Amino acid sequence: MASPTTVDVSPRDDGKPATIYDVAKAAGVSHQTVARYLRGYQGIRPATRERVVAALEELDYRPNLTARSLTTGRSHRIGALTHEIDKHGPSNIAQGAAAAARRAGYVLDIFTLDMGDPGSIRDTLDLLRQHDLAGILALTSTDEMSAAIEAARFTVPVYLGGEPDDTATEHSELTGVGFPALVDHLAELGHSSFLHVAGPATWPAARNRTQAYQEALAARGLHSAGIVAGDWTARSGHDAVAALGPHLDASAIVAANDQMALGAMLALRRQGLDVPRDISVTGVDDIPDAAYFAPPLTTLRIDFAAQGRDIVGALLAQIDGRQPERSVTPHSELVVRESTGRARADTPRP
Amino acid sequence: MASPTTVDVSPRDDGKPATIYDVAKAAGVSHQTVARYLRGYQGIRPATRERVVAALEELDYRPNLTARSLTTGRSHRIGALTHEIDKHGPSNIAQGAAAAARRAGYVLDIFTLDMGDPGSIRDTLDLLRQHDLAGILALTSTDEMSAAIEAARFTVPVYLGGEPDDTATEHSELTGVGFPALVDHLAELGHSSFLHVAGPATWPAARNRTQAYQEALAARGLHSAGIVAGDWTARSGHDAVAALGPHLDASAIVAANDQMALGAMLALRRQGLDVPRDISVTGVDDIPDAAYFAPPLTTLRIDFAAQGRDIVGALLAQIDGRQPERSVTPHSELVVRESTGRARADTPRP
DNA sequence: GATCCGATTGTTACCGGTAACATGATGCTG
DNA sequence: CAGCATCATGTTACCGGTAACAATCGGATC
Repeated sequence: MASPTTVDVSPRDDGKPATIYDVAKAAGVSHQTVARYLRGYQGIRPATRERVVAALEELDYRPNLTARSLTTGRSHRIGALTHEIDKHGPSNIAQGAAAAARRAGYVLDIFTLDMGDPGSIRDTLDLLRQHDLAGILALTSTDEMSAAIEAARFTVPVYLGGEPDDTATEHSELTGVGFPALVDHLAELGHSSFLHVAGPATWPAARNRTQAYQEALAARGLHSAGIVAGDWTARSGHDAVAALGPHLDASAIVAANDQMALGAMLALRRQGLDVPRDISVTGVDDIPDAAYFAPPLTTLRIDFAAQGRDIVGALLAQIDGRQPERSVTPHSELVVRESTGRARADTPRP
Repeated sequence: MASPTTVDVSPRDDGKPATIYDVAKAAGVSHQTVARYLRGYQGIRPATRERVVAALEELDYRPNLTARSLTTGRSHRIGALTHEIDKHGPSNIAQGAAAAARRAGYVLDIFTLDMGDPGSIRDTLDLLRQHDLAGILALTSTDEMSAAIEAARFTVPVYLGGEPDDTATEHSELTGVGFPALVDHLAELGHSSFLHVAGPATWPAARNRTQAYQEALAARGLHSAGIVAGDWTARSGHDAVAALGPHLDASAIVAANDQMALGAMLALRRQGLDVPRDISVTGVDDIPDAAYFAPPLTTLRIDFAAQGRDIVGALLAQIDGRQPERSVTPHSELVVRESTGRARADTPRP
């Protein structure tokens, strides 16, 4: 008879991975004993335990998560609903969320949503329901997405991510810290007339930023020369500013993200204006490239990865029925670079 | 008795979704009849079929994919292994892959890999094995990742994505079309001495690009003034060029991606050099922002989303045991903008 | 050494599908 | 209208875990 710690059974006749039954047979115990060991149950006799451990080792046992979720009724997968995961914000939130989920033993399932095609949206939400997920996460929320999710009436917890919408919550950190600092910075440089290049109005994050901009100005008695809308892309920032042309009547442009700021700067340059000598430009996000724009961009850094973490944390709390920890929405931090400078005494255009 | 097409049963006493058994009971048939209907089996008597359809509708039945995978042994989920999904290439590949997977009825599970921490890698690969996946996809392959996957010996198909490694395959389209076109473009502008800012050598994609650069030059009898390595970031491009300082002896810089080109341009600018008057700069990728850099960047456009699609297509073919369709690796396309110009007759530095 | 009790271990049922086989119903033939 | 092939539907087992309950085992007690 083999020594108790040696269990000589090949991985399995067919190539399939070993189950607890295989392990049980190899160890000469019942499958429940194996299950108990795996569950960390203490009352197993040392000799028995030893055999189980040896069998587990020998067969290279890995639990079958599918079978587990079938019985327990709870999976360890979180559905991440997103579109445009190629964008900086979304992809970084995804990165943070995926990492946080992993730490908690969860996996992120990516469901890309093709906004604009209602049929596709329905299909995707249907798909979400079939994959039994522990929870659902909207990495980036637009109004369409919120509405679609609302309509789907999921039975599992759903968490809409992205920057909090000020209309729904108290002022976010972004509002409370970021824009005021940004506006203060510009005001100190002598600027008093601003143009805001906003994000698409269907994004709560965009509305949030625009509102924060307005409030920060209002609180200081400053003047907004206008708000033009973009769609987050550099192209839209460029075109918005180019369209204004000579009617641009501001000494500083406050874009709602770095890409639009980049586009705006190019448009200004093409109009013969120098940044920051003739006009200052700021962004939001602090994408890695922003520090290397020409000129390097003054911007509000947003910690998207932290946002992703927080969202997952909140969702997991909801899943476990815990009280979600006070969400520590990441502070936004002003990063001053070379795209902002002292306002010109004279107006740039005669 | 209710009309045959009306089945009056509330969704289920508890809040849980209906199963085929619930549907069967409601329709007054066996669960197999329901299963047969769902499978598209034709030999069901119209009257019976009608009752089943009504019950399905009434109970809002959705198949439980978990249960299905447990019995069939095959899931409809693809594990996407990645790190740095926040980067342009990876995130766009992910986007394309997710879309393609969705179309085929699959979902992408994101597993972020924390390279550098061997323990974490092992954990992640373990996790991959537990989630029974139809296949595994490496969205971005570095040598470490390839090695780790190799060592894990998965029982499901694994597909290493990213640009094909020239050492393993015949010359990719990238080699065949992209760099030659780029070099031709520069040569036509009178450039004859080049500096290459390479990506990290542990990435096959980086090696691939560097090799393509070298081959394109060699084929034209042109001179490479040197190769410096970066890590894909703008910072690394900047620092590499800044470190060279006055020793920079090239009339054109060929960076392995747009970010590094951006950084290089800033470094040049800080040395008082004008792009493209004094020196030309090119990138690879054509990230959306590249068209709005100052100056807009001449670059090789890579269709990452298509790469993602192709990778998923190849993986699915492998899963289904089909012969993978001839992978139509996306062509790279030269996009000429303002960062390249005629080489100066005199050397930029006296 | 019989009795009893808790510590260990084993048995059975179930999660929601799929697969294989069994049975009842129908229809055609002679 | 019996006899049998065929169609339609039902039964049972199984996937790999978990949960609840049952049954041993061992040692202490008397």
